[in-house]
Amino acid sequence: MADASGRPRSRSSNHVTLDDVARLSGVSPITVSRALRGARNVSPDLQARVQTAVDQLGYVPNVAARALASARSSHVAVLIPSLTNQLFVELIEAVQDALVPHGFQSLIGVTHYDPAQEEALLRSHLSQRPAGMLLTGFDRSAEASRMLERSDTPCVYLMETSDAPGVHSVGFSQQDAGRAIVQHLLQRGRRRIAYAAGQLDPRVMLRLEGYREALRAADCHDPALELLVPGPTSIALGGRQFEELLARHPDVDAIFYCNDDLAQGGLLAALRTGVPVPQRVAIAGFNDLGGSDQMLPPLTTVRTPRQEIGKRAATMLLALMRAEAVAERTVDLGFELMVRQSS
Amino acid sequence: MADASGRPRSRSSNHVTLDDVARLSGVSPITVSRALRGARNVSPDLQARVQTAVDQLGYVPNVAARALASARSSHVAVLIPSLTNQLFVELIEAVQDALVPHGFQSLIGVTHYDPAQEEALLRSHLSQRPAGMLLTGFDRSAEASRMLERSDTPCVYLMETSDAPGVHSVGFSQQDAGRAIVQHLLQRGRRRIAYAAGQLDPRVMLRLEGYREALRAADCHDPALELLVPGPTSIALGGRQFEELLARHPDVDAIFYCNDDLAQGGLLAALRTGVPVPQRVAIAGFNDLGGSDQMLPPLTTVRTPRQEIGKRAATMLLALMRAEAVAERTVDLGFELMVRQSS
DNA sequence: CTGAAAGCGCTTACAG
DNA sequence: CTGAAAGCGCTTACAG
Repeated sequence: MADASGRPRSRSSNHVTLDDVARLSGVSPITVSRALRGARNVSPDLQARVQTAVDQLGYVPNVAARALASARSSHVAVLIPSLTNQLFVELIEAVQDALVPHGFQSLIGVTHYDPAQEEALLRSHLSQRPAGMLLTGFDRSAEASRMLERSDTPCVYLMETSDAPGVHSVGFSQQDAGRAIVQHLLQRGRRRIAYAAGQLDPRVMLRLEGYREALRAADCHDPALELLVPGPTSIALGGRQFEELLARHPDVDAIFYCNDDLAQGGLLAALRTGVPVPQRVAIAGFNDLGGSDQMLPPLTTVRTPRQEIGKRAATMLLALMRAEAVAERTVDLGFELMVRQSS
Repeated sequence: MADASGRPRSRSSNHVTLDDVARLSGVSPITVSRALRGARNVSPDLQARVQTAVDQLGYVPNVAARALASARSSHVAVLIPSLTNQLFVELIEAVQDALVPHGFQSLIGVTHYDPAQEEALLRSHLSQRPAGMLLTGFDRSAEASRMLERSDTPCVYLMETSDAPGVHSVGFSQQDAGRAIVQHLLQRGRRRIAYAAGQLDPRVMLRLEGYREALRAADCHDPALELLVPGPTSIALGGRQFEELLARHPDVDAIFYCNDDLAQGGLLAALRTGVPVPQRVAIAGFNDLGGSDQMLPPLTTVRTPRQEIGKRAATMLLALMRAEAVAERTVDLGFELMVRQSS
């Protein structure tokens, strides 16, 4: 059972293990484990000896062994609807930047706005016992919610906020933001304001609610001016919506698009068809994505704090994963009206 | 050492394990393990009994235990330069779509075009013993290459191609693509063709080589018309480059931008300053990103096969991870000239 | 503050 | 085609 080297024959790779570090530093493996994890109950002397041995051997912990023994992985599952919307790309980058320095890796799952796909992703990720989860919004299947609850995985919700007990969320009020931009258009004297939307996810519908509230308060609401198109948003769709609205309702004097890509398409369509913006019709978007400030004319929109949301949510999740108390369970980061020349 | 239930006291969670499946189906754990992994040396009868027990118990394998015992994780590390360029987002989505059905998860690392960051990411990912790696391009630090080689991790390179022995790559010739678009501009009668670039990664420089070759062959090369700006590309930068080129070189009759975001900015700047495109100056881009076909005028560009690259590279990596023979080590997927009205 | 023992849930290598 | 034994490299829980 032992080869020429005198060691038992085994499947052992040549990787340096925690035992090697323990042997070199002259302490027990448990102490090395504790020192490595930054436990406070290790004397500075031993801590230093362990660190020296680690550096000398180039020891790197085996994450699989750690995960198996502790029943906790170092992965955070991040479920977002889409990577096509630049919004979520920026959100994810901020999450990664906050998580990686603390030794966590993020696993990104794209749901394509489909509850069934989200449920499947949730099932698959949960089976890997992630250390935590970051989910977009609150709208999911009952089965998905049940799995989440049973799994007891620390979880923070992104983009929207909720006061429900036990729920941790970082976002802003989509409805308030929708109301704010429409109020701005009203203040500019617009009365026939259309809402042009695609994708129709829960947040787009909340913005619609804000739109309706503002218009009803001004006695200007006309359901005929709501143009809701299922399916993905795009620059091309925004252009088609622009032409359709102006053809059907020649008196339209403003269009609020639910996302900047649509609004950019609207602006280009106006240019193409010779409709002066904002003289004849004002155009407003949502999110303040790349290029909106470069359009002709520059686009009035709502700047949404996605980087901040990603960062704060990751920080909150870090605390939950360490089982620390979280003072603020609900963080509303607000939004900013970016008034440019298109309105 | 045993509690009231008669079972030994332990850290055991209530998760269903492989042993539970073995007990219920009346076979040994090893057979269950084999059946689960789809080994061919399990009789159909036992295979069926195991599957029944799995379904009945709702058994889900513990990936950490599997990774520890087999010394192989189910993670593929994907290192890309940026998520800001839509190109890489589409690449990643295609990779995920190909990998996930085979039980692999991808870990995305963003290098920000920085060799030092890539080296750090490589170190961190390699320490987790990924089942495979997907890397962008061939330009990296010597230390990074050494780590890769030592790790013996299956690896496929994206975007460019190489004939080097033992190297697996899927991409297209950046240089040929650069040459092709410039030849198109020459055919349209343009002679004072500028190259406007940002980011200056190795692929941007290869396109520059193609640009030079085409212009030298036509005896039209003028180094003064190469505008190379370090740092990220953007719509705004493309606009500034447009104005700078026309101010310094009033005789410029075409601009080839190294990426579509720059070219879109050039088109918008032309509109803003009243320079007719393509009459006074033709504009061409690279990649055919979202919105380029919607610009005014629609942008002439090169369509690059990023989805296909992601898919083929993932498929190739899957084969390598299964230690299967790979017939084609180098896959060149070409590119397509998209001639629209801006040229 | 430190450690000896046991175990996490799989798979490898060997045998039949 | 099937299985008993050992081990992967950590951490938990208990003890001192």
